[in-house]
Amino acid sequence: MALRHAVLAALLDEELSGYQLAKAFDLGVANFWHAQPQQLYAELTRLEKDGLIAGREVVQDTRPNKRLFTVTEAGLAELEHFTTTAAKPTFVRDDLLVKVQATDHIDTATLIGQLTERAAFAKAKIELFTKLLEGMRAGRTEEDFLRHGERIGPYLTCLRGLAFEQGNHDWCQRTIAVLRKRQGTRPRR
Amino acid sequence: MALRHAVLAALLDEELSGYQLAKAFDLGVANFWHAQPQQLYAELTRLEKDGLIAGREVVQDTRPNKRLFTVTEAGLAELEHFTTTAAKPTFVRDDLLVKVQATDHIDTATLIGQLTERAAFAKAKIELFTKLLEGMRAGRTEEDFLRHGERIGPYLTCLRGLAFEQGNHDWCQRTIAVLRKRQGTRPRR
DNA sequence: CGTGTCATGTAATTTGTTACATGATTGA
DNA sequence: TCAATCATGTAACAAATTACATGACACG
Repeated sequence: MALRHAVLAALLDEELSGYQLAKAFDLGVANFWHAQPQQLYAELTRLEKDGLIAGREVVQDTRPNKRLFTVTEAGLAELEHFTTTAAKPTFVRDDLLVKVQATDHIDTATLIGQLTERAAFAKAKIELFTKLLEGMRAGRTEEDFLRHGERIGPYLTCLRGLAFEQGNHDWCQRTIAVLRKRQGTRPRR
Repeated sequence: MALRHAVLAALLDEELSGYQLAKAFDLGVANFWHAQPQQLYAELTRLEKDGLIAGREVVQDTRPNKRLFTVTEAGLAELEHFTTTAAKPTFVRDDLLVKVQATDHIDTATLIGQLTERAAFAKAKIELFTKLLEGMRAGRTEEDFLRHGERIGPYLTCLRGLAFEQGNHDWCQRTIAVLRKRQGTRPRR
């Protein structure tokens, strides 16, 4: 039941609709958690039923109506309680890594293609995160912002996201280079 | 159905028992995938039924008997096919990041405690991976090993694991420092 | 004499993914 | 006019976690 807490944490900053939350959790702008829209709509229903968030209907004439959610007192208490429980380590589950593990036994060209794709994906994220961080700093230096800023949670998690994608990018590039060099010297299979 | 391929990739190097696989996948020595023992035993049964791996019984007198598994021709073909399908991007799901996202609203001391724990965990993994890499290189330089080594898949995925844990460690330390500095200047809540 | 390792599972439950469904509006 | 965006769901299925179960040997 960690999705609940991720949703609560996301709603701390602003009132959001299921749709807005879904975008953030799906495209990975929410660096702390990933989830599909369907999961979020379901979780929002449960959270509201349990009184941890409160929704209010916003009637729109040009767009379909939507419901904006806010964390309640009980929701905040729940989050606080969650924080006191031990955090379990994160574990990797990555298709691409499985494929790289299997290199020497599989086609190198295909692998290089996928590594290139992943590197491009990482680069796009790096640029996005860099801009997001810049926006949050709003002119201040990082040092200043982190010391005196009102709300630094999202900034800190975004920093982790940035470093993660930089790690991805670097590793992909390095791996591509290694595989290319071998292609010449050692014929595969 | 990606666990299948992770298991196949792990069995490429050596014949392993369910128990040995479980240890690798559970404690995260298998940097490409994580899974619990129960999942692995179930998957091994399915893989054998589908003819992608072959098991052989090893009778032991001092220890319970065990089954060692090898990848079959069909298994290798399956892996090869898997490699040609597009790899989906990995997504983060991390309790600790959820908690950091919620900082400014929750108790800082507890958070610092958990970040410290995570940093120590990361450091232990860094040391483990560093040694594993050293072992695989077996005296050669990294450049030399990666160019001429027989089997570099596990080395490459281990490199990613190492970088990941270094990222974790650095970020935890930085976050701890930031939170500590604020504790003095801005009283919480 | 208790704790940890070796060794393998079954069953119940919780999460997460994929497929399907609807319908208006905005921009290319 | 075609695709994308806004907006919310339901239902079926696959994957992962948690709990439960067994039993011998090794180490301190």
